[in-house]
Amino acid sequence: MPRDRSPTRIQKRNRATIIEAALDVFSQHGFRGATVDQIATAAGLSKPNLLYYFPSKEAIFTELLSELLDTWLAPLREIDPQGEPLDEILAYVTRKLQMSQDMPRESRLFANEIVQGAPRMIDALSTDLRALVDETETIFAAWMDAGRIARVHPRHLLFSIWSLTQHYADFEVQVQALMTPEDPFAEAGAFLDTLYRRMLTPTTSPAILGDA
Amino acid sequence: MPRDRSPTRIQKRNRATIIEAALDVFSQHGFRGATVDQIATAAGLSKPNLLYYFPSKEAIFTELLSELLDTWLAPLREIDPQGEPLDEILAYVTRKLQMSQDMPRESRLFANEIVQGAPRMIDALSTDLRALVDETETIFAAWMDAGRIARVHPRHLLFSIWSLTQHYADFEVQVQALMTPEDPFAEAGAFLDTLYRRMLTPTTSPAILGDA
DNA sequence: GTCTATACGCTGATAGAC
DNA sequence: GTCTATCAGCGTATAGAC
Repeated sequence: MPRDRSPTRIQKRNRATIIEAALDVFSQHGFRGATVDQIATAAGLSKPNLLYYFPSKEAIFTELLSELLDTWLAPLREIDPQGEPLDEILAYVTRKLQMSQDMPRESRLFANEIVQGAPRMIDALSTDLRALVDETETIFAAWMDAGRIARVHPRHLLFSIWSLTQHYADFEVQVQALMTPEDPFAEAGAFLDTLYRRMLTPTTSPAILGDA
Repeated sequence: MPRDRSPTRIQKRNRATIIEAALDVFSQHGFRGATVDQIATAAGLSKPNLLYYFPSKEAIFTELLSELLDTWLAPLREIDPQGEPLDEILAYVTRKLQMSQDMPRESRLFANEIVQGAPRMIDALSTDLRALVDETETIFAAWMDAGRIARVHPRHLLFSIWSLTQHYADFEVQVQALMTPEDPFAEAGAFLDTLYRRMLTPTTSPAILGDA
């Protein structure tokens, strides 16, 4: 294994190629459904050659997951507690929908893993993601307490954003099968914007009352 | 194969047992990830004995899918075009959420299949489900035209209901990992009721104006 | 670093005794 | 109807030549 000093250019490039190919294959078939041969073929390598760069199928998957998790959760970290609440949430929804459009394979990779019980992610979920979600919930709750957005269960609000945006990537074939020529993502953007505006626009304004 | 005249009681019972076991295994691992041996063990049968009742793994899966699809889509058929629009939609949301709670394996079975490109379902999606969705869209659109619910993209409204309700079954491990002791389904019910009330309650009342 | 060859367990499916 | 035995093929992974 080329793990001594610093990896050469070729090593870096090959590892990156493999990871890219693995994303393709794992996101389409899940871990058990994917084969090393498929990944090797997609990467333009022979099977033994691929296993020269990664010790096992499991190792490829683990590496892939850990590389993607940060990227995947980045939009959540960008929510600014100091920003205008509705704008922040709508911007987050937009970013998430954009990711579904630009990175559907990543979305489906996580979807596959979680639907099947997340055996290789449950730790990350319970620690890293859990902490991030707790923070976000605090932000949402503070905005609601201040009356700047309408009150709903903050954690389920977050779940709803994930669910609604990732749906267009994870269930893409279904969406495509049920929509004639239209562009699902453009329509979804408008739909979700309306949805969250109507759900979150405060009906009364305790914040203004409090400020007065 | 016991397919001559009418199946005996034992045959019926065994086939039912196999289908039940197959639901367990397929919903957890997907088609490729599941093994005949796992299904046989779960059904309390030997592998050859299981293959006496079904000719192949593929046949079990196909049978399972076709048995479930009707059940799964039943709530959608229950929407009454003559009913009170908001009530009908809220009742549909409730039924779908209840199904996620009572039949999470069925939900995950479909989720697995669709995320992986629905190779064994794409026909049903494009024909049966497509027709049903077109009907439902017509109903929703009529309600909006009459001003009895607020206007949103009717097809995406339906997608949103599927997405939000099935999320609690399909991503159950994630939801569990991110919620301490609470009952997700009870909270989700209240959350979704609020969401759809706020999104769909008409702000102006063209229907009343029209009636006057 | 990359290849051919291969070990070897697992998987879907069948044969044939009972 | 159910079992044991078995097969061919696929799957992960390794050995060793180049």
